[in-house]
Amino acid sequence: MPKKPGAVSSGKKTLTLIDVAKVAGVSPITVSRALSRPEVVSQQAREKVIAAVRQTGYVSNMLAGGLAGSKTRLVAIFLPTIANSIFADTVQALMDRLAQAGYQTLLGLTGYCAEQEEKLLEAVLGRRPDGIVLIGTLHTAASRLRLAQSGVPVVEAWDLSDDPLDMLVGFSHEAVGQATARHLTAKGYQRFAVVTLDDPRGLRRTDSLIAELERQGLQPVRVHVAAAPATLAGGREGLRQLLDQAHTPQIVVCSSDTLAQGVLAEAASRHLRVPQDLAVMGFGDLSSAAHVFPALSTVRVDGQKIGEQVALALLERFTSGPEQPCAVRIDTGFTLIDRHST
Amino acid sequence: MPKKPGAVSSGKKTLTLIDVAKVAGVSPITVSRALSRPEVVSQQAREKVIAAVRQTGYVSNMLAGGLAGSKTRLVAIFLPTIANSIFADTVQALMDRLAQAGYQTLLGLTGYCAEQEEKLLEAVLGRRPDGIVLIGTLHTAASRLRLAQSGVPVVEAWDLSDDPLDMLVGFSHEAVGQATARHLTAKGYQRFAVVTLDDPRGLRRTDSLIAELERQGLQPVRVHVAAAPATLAGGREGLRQLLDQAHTPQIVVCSSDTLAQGVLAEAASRHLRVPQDLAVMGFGDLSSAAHVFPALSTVRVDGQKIGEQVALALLERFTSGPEQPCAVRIDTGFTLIDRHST
DNA sequence: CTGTTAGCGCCTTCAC
DNA sequence: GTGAAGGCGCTAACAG
Repeated sequence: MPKKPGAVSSGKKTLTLIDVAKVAGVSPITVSRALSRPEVVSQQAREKVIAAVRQTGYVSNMLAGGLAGSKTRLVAIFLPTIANSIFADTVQALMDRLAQAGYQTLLGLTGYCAEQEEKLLEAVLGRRPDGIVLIGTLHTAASRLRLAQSGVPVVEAWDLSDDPLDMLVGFSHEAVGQATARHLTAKGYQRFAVVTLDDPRGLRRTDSLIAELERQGLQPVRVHVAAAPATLAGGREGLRQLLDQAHTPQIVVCSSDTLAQGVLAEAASRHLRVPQDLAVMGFGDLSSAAHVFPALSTVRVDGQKIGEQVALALLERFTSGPEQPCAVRIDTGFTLIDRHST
Repeated sequence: MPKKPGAVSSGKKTLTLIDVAKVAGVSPITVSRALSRPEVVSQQAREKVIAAVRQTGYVSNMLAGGLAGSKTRLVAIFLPTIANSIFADTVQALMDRLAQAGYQTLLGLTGYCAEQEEKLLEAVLGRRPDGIVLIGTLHTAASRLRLAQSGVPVVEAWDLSDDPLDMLVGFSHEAVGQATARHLTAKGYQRFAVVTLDDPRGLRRTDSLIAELERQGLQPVRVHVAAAPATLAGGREGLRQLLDQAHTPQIVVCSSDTLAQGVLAEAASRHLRVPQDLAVMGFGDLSSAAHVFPALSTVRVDGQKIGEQVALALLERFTSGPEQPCAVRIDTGFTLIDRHST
């Protein structure tokens, strides 16, 4: 049975532009134009085409379109994982904005096997996406190189690398540290301690916090550096060590909500009231944290805003052409959430 | 500057099969075969091709491949929303399995605007996906019709429609109701009450629960039906109403964890101990529920397993061709999670 | 096992 | 504003 390769299903030949053109009584190219740039064809032609499309149930083949026009209206998003993810807001906002502008999104999950990540990237590149968004980190250097060579517009979000590939949307960790310090000193806290992960971004926030405190003439800060990954146990151990020392802190600033929860757990087991006896500040504002520990203050990063900014950056690049400056850096800011009763 | 349309970046002409073929000293079709079905070319040719690919950094253009071969290796997934989603496990497992088999996934978010859902579907269909997965519900009837006409293999998951479009992976709500009843009566509960949403699936579970209780000769069950959507307030109101009546229940079975949390809240405000004074059973096992209310029993649906089954069903269909029976129904089952201390 | 031929369905460029 | 030719990069079908 000599069925055409592209045939959709039993017997019915695939509907093409040409079929629609015949029905509408115009040439194929007019159909194409009426669909992609309605403003360049006459009102009359447009209406005939639209009627014919509806009548036939035609659906444009974007593979052919992409092949011929080198515009796929496809954006690939790489993220570590979709489950319980702090990135969900970002992805949601990004996808909404892109869909609104007529772009579809291909999702790539990088969280597991680092060697398979390269295969994933290659497969995705094979679809010739108009843009790629990296949320979190792309693990292998080879992947980053391949991406750079491909010439596809790239936006990195959330995880601020120091040498962005192309565009970048995030926030300043230094600004977070400084703002945290100012906020807390303004509330009257004087004796600070820090529990941070041994992680570049967390350490940058810590350094900045300490610098600001020193600028204000406050006494040295005790810092406990926990080994990655962040765990409750790490937080508990951190507070334990800090309290062993003579000089008891009024507030402990943590580099993540997970560590902060560990600190809270240790505080509870010592019958310290939060925030009266010991205030605790986290980072990230995982939704669960708010439920479980209403007394935990934290820094919220607005994931939704990040997603929107990423979409904006991409769409602008799409319309303005490739001769724009690269390495654009957009700062989305962050929000201090103060849940201390004080 | 007459740059080729498909050009990747400055000056460099896009790399094609032909370029690789020249380097390898074979014909283009041999390159194609070596890449897509390595087993049909000679060892020798394969090695030459692989070397040439590595040397040139060639990335196959799947648009062209899809157009010519009518296999896109693309699967579209529709789901209501990515944020805080109970479906995350399913999507993750599904994507993993598909990626493993060389398929990429296009994500479509249907959760918001029902009219825009149709545009989304059309756009997705334009990419000629090899399969479509519906997680949750596709809202408009028109969309379902279009999908059916398109002839693309479809798997519906989680939300068991009574007339599946094609394949279906889920679990029996009747079985859940019956199993819940049996489990609880076996533990000695006798006076049941139900708080359910006015939702077809929730009501089916409720009916089945009641039928089983009657079969065991237990007295009539009081049912409170709350208007959608599920809220904490709805659960509180439900328990309030149930307790106003003379016959106090020992256990309240809820159609969702959200309602169950409302019931728990109301119970707490009345100083009822859970589960001693009043046991509560939810449905869904949202992860937050477990954290916040360790005493809440619930029914967990194994989202991961569903994702795996969906992938299996699709991949099998892909390999076995379209002349297979449709409307396959796979039951993934569910798990009762008993967190009651009793 | 390998190569040739002929499109896949659309969009570009250029003419009218 | 509209149309005609040509090609995007790949693979199915057949021939060798």
